[in-house]
Amino acid sequence: MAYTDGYTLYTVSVGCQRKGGTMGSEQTPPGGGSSTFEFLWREGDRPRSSPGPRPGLSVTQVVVAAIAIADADGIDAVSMQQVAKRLEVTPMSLYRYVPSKKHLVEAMFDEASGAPPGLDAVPGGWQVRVEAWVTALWGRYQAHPWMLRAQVSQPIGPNQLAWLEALLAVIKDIGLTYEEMVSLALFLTGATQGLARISTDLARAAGEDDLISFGEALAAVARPDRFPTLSALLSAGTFDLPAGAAGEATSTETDLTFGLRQLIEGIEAHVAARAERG
Amino acid sequence: MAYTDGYTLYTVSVGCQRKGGTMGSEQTPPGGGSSTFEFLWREGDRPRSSPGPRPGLSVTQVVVAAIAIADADGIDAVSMQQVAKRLEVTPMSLYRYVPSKKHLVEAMFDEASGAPPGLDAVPGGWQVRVEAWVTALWGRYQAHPWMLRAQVSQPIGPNQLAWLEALLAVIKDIGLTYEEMVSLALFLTGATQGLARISTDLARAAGEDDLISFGEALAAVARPDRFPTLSALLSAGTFDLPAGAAGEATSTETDLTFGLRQLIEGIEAHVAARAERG
DNA sequence: AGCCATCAGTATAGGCCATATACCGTTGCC
DNA sequence: GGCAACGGTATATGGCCTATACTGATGGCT
Repeated sequence: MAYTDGYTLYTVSVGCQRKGGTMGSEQTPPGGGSSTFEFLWREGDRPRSSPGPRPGLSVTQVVVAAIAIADADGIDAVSMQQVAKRLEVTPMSLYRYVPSKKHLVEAMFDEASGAPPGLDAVPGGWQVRVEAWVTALWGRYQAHPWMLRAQVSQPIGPNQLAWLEALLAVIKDIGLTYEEMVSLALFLTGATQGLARISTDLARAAGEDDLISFGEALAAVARPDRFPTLSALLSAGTFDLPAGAAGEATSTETDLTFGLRQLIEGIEAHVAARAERG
Repeated sequence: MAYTDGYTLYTVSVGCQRKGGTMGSEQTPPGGGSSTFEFLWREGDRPRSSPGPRPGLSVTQVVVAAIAIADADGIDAVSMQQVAKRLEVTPMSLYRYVPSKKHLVEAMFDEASGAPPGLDAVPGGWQVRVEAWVTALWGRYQAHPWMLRAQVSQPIGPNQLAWLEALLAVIKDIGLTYEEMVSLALFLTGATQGLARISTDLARAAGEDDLISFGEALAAVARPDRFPTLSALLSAGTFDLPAGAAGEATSTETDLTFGLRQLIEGIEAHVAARAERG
């Protein structure tokens, strides 16, 4: 592996990009120079020493502008035209920085993921750190709900791999096999993401007037003969929200931590039983 | 609640729909007659007794055609034009059956969800049934991977509520509070969905030539100093796939059942401890 | 029997969208 | 100073969703 040493998380990158980039091995992966992978791992500031005018923007600026739009108006509002308008350039000029909109969205996702939390400083055992990791990831999704709707083919960006690494480091020495570590990491990632998605969906429905809330919908159709358990829960007020739209996020977070704690307990029992057997 | 008695899961519906539908209470929910909720719960066959030509299609036919396209070419290939082409009508005629594309997608999701599995016949305790439920849901997502990419605002369709009911019925009497039951149900739904999404993403990457596989990507950038744990796993061959592209789905399913079993074990301990305390 | 409101399907058009292509003008190196 | 590289733009193509206006068929009513 002979990539250049000077790559950076593009969180701090400032320079522009070349068509093929210069990182990576000589034999480019199938798909050629515009693969998402290469784009996400492009090098940061490239010392300019070529003819032509100086670029007026940077990849990061484009990505950040797109994220701002997505934060404000959702992922569907992110179009090349809108991003260009925000940066006060023509739509086509964006293609000097981003190979395609698909690449832009993937870069948005990785950028919005940010750096994982530092878990070494967290006091307590691995259980606490795992929970801290999950909570931090949950926080990212709450800050950028569009991430849960964005079409990202694979988690292979620098930040995403850093998150994975951070979690694996926490559960490295708790008594799991390598395969189990990967299983657990993927499970936690998937569970957090899945539940965050449900959470934001519910919150949006509770917030927007033209959408019916889950409780209302349930009340309209949950007849005891057809949905007995749901009806029982409904009658008991289990779906009544604590306080307005904001309550949705916190209540779903409760669901997440509940499941997480049970999961952790199960893992503890699992590794304890294994240690006992030898 | 005075909805008509004759509503059916539109899986078996055949008739056409009116603008406002006739189900539901008199006071329509906020958003008016074209809310997703009302559309999903529209009644089935409506006995025609009005002037005008007979409809040549049905809502179900439109939804099924759209699903066929999504199954074959992904959710992005589903456009009003493509669906119309498949049904040999003009694009605009679809709007006689479906209020908008958004409604169509929601209907696709519920239709593709299908009826939940019958879990009463499953031998064994609630643990086995929960696992059967999760596996069945997993199977749906594998059969229709586009479901994980579709923009569905809320799980309030007939089939989706039936799935939820089925799960709740299984965990109804195992010793959880109502709140915990909901937490567990949402957690399981979210985890299955989230992991299925990761699974299909990985499988697609492994299958398509223009995408780099996760293992390849990792090998390209996972330097020991920056990603020590990932590097260790990589060296140990943990990311090597068992057999080709199909192996991805099964290996991710292993991740799911691993997490699920730990979760169930934790729940068992949880309710056992509570029963002991009284 | 004949009117007519109703409704299925169509045709057209407007306003978005991503992006291929061709072009202009600027820049730094030789 | 020439020239190749490069940033930014203008234009155009083909796709998308859907509002609007229309045609023609239908069945209940008088």
